[in-house]
Amino acid sequence: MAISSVSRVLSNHADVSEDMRLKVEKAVAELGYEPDYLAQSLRKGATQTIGFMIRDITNPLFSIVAQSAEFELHKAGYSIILINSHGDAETEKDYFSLFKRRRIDGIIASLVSEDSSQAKSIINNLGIPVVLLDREITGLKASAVICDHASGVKDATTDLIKNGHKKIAFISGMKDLLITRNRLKGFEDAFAQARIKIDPNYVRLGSFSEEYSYKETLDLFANKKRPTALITGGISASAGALRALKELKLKAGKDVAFVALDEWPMFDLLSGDLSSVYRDPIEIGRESARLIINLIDGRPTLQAVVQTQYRRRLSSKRVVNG
Amino acid sequence: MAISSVSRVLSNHADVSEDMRLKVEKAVAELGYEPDYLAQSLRKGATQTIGFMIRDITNPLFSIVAQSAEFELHKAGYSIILINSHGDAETEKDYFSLFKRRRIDGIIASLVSEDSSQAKSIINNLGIPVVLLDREITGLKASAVICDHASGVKDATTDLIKNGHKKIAFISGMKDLLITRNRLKGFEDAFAQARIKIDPNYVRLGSFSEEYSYKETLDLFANKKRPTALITGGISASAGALRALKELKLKAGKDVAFVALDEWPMFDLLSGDLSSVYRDPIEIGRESARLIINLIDGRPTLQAVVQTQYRRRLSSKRVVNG
DNA sequence: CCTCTGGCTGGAAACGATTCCTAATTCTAA
DNA sequence: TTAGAATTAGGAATCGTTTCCAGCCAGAGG
Repeated sequence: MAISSVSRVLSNHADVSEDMRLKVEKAVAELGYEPDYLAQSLRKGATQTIGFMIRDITNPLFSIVAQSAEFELHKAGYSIILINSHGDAETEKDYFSLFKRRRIDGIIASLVSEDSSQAKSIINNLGIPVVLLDREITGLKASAVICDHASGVKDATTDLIKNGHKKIAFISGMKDLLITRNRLKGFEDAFAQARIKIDPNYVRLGSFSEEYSYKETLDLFANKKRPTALITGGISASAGALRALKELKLKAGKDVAFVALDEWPMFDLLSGDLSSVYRDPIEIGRESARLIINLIDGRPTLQAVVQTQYRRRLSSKRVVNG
Repeated sequence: MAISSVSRVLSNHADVSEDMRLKVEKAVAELGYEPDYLAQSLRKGATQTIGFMIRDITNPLFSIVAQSAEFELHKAGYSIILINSHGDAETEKDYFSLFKRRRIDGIIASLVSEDSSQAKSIINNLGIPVVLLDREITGLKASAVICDHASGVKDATTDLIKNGHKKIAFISGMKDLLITRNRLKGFEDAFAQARIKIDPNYVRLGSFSEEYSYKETLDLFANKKRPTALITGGISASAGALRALKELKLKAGKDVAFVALDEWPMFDLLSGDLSSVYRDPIEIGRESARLIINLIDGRPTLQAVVQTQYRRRLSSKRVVNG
């Protein structure tokens, strides 16, 4: 019984006699033999491993995305290597080359920035299939899962306007990210449709961090022309704004209308019955898994769109006096 | 220039002349050569990879633990493979053998159950170093990070008693887990010290799930002898209880005293200024990384203890009338 | 009875590194 | 000058698998 015969039996190769199959299967069962992944990978050139790179697994949305992707990829025989870029472009770069050295079969990544030409050239020279989460980079051979933020934000903003709000503040991350541009587009579309001009002072696009949102919220309400409604983009930003409001003794959904973009666990337990623009993280994970498997199998790059949904609750209903 | 010389230069072997070193370094720089991890692993017998297995990366506490462990392990040259057991013992078993086939160097795991003899024999026959999170299994050659739940829970319970509470309900997971036994111990110690008997009807130890806690809370308050205080073990359990209270139109921290065991992001934004027993997930991650590296380096098994801390806030202060 | 075909099997090369061993070169000392 | 030691380079084995290739044996057909 040669090693090669064992290999043929275990990989269901055609050229194996029934005799040999039984003999090998018996021996395998007795010895509890299992082929070594490492040696298989080296020989086959595929590691059955996917790199999953995000800023921060601590973000509840992304932890669900990661779990969902892991679940789907496991079914297809892949394991995932998890890596946090901590929002740092240098770290991100190092991790890409780590992935390459580890001969990862594919990468699912939420990039730190979109307009970095460095990131672009790294990915293009990587020779590994890549799926981007909520990012759009022109001239990049990569698939992407894109969320239709514009539509949900437009619905939310329109509803706020309908409820009498004109002074609506909008806090989100940097404008060089698709997600921010898409959200802003929904915001602007709603205003355009209502034929109202946006006061640029109410639009604060600087960072997704909690600190940024916290400070901007304090600043907005230190002003004479206080907004009557607040839209915050992302979980950290929402947290920062809610903390600031709490400090100002203003109740979100009572003293100020409020819409959070993205929900998080126990969102419904917060006081004020908060409205949100929701997207399903499980779907995002599932789609990213599907896209990366597609690429590994040699099929062309694709974009998958995940819908967002405005969830209207009490916090957007309040009508302003002034 | 032979392959072996290149290898010697890159691994800083002693028997290399200055000439050769320069020659190789030049060539390496020109070609951008980086040794293949896969081939290195096969030859060296070490993959520089750690398996991280938990029920659910979606649990905010564990996502922080995972991030912290990843951060520390990366500094030591390890990558982590993340896996969710979904609380299922069969899945857990399969994943252990997956880890073995992948020749993982070490495993950090939060096991589904402690008294499964199956899990014990699997781990003992694995031949891979293991660090357990908050689990204690006798006769197992594994290190562990143990949290001192008893001390924090005792402080919390004592404080509740001091504030006049006697009818304190306690909801947590199954008793076959160390974490539950430790918490219960703190609870019982406090009562013993105050010379009060515990009404067993108030102690509900069945599952960490949100549903369980939700139902038990409803049941506790359907009863005539309603508890005046509630201690809930774990994030899901706390969520379930808070949902039930909300449904009953009872305010945690106002109508019922409340202490959550473990905090989660935006805990402070919930209404009621909730008390908690806190443990630092970053420390848990750091310690688990340290212990697994210790084991891989051949040092003996260890137990690391992480302290818990009672954080007294308004929700435990309310004094009962009846 | 011989040859050709086709199914199976075992040996060997390959994947890309590390590491041991041998041999060549240089250097030291007698 | 030459033997012996020290230094260092290259070849080969190895890790555990897959896969190619050559060859064996049996059965079929002439």
